[in-house]
Amino acid sequence: MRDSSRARMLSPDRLFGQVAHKLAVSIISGASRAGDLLPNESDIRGEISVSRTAYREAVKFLTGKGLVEARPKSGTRVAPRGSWNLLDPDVLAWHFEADPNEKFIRDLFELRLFVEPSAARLAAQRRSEEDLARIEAAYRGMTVNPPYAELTVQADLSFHEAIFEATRNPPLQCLAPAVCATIQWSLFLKAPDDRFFFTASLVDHERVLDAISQRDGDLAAARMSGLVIDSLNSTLRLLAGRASENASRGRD
Amino acid sequence: MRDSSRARMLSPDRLFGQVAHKLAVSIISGASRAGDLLPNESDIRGEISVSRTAYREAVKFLTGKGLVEARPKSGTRVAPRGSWNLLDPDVLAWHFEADPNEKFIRDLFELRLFVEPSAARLAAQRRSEEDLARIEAAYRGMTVNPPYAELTVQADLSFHEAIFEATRNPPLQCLAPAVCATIQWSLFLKAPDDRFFFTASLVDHERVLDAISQRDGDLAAARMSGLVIDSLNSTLRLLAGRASENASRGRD
DNA sequence: TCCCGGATAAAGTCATACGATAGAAACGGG
DNA sequence: CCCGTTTCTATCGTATGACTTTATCCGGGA
Repeated sequence: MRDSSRARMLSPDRLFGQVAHKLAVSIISGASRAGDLLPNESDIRGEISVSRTAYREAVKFLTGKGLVEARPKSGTRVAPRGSWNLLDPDVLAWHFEADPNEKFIRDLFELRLFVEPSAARLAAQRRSEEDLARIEAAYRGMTVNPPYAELTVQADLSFHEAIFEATRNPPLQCLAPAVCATIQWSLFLKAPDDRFFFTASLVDHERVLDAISQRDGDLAAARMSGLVIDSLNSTLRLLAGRASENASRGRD
Repeated sequence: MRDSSRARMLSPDRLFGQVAHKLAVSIISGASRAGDLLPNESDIRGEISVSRTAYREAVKFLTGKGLVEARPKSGTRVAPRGSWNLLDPDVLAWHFEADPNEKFIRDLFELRLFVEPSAARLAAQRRSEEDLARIEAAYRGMTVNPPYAELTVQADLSFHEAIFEATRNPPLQCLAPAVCATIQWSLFLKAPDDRFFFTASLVDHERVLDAISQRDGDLAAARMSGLVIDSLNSTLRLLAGRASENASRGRD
């Protein structure tokens, strides 16, 4: 799941990072609910063998993302879901790892559907030649590698990321990680032999690229809408398949 | 600028919080550029009288928001703008405080324009009676208080926040702080005697409320677009006024 | 019953120490 | 004189113990 240089995310080699990761997954997965939780800082040494320093730094890290709130005397509590920063790249990654529930995927796709077409429109209007070259290179990366291969996924992500970069709107670009996470998630779900949707998706991408290349904003937006909707439908189909599969397994 | 219970943000009474705030403002304002910066952890005691612990926790906090990256042995550097999490509530607040430049405001308005109409559509489709009551109460709060008064601003923010809550889409709701920050910013710029736009804005809000009340998604989206565009235009006018004002002051 | 104040527990802060290593400086061979 | 190797130092990461601050809880007094 960890990807190359796309987002730096949390460094897993630092001790505080491992602690933060562990706590985050526990929180997001629902194992720790919005309540008192989080063992106090004296006990922590017994629970996991880590110094108070590292533990506190992990807590500060998570505090910054709204996952926990620490108050003197009362303890460090898991924050209510409403205050989590769900668009933070780390939080998204942890979600991806801990809690792959359908509602969340649908919500993220909904967000994509609102944001990506507009982003594509801006990209078509504002792209430089370098932007276009990057988008095109990413598209080619999707065509030359086998479906659902690691490199193909990376190219897919690069495609969407490059479009966001071409918008020249930094706040908007901050949504790119959310979009990429959604894509990764949906690709991860797909059966690797699902060729039909892959081909369709390739066509969708090419059409978007074409519109951006023509600097036709409205067309780019419309085609991006189509792309996202196709991706959503195929993902929902997969989820439905999984659900019935699990149900039938459950009956066994 | 600190507002009641809307977002908890960073607690300013903790020492590490003050340090984080100081560093963040320095980074975002551009006083520290993306380079080595950040005085090393031993010197910090001379610069500001604070222990290494507090300083390190502040750095961890900022690391989580992508503002700095600490690499072992090589130093703690200011991260490139591209990796900042500009949609984080704290980062937005710091921006508001440190770097009120026009481009950023325009970018945020652009984002609003993409997101808020869609949010209004969802709100119209999914709102419960309680949601509607909250939105309506917020609207009334805008009418009963004097223009641009603190309570009026709060009511305005509540109006938009309540719409996001009614979407029942948590990731989307995470954009509410960004929208609120934009609104606060634009209201902050306005001259308090700017009655014309205030009245127009009130009408815009009422029309959105009406559409949501009717559960008419398309209408709500269209009217929200109108609201955002009006707000953008009036803000740009203000900015232009300021610019020429400053220019004429500069000539004196 | 209500209010006030002290006891208390937990987070916050500080000082110190040691380990690991990236990067620079010094060194030596070609 | 240049370049690769070695050494050295600066700086972050982690650990530990002590002390401070803050807020909760509880009991006593009005």
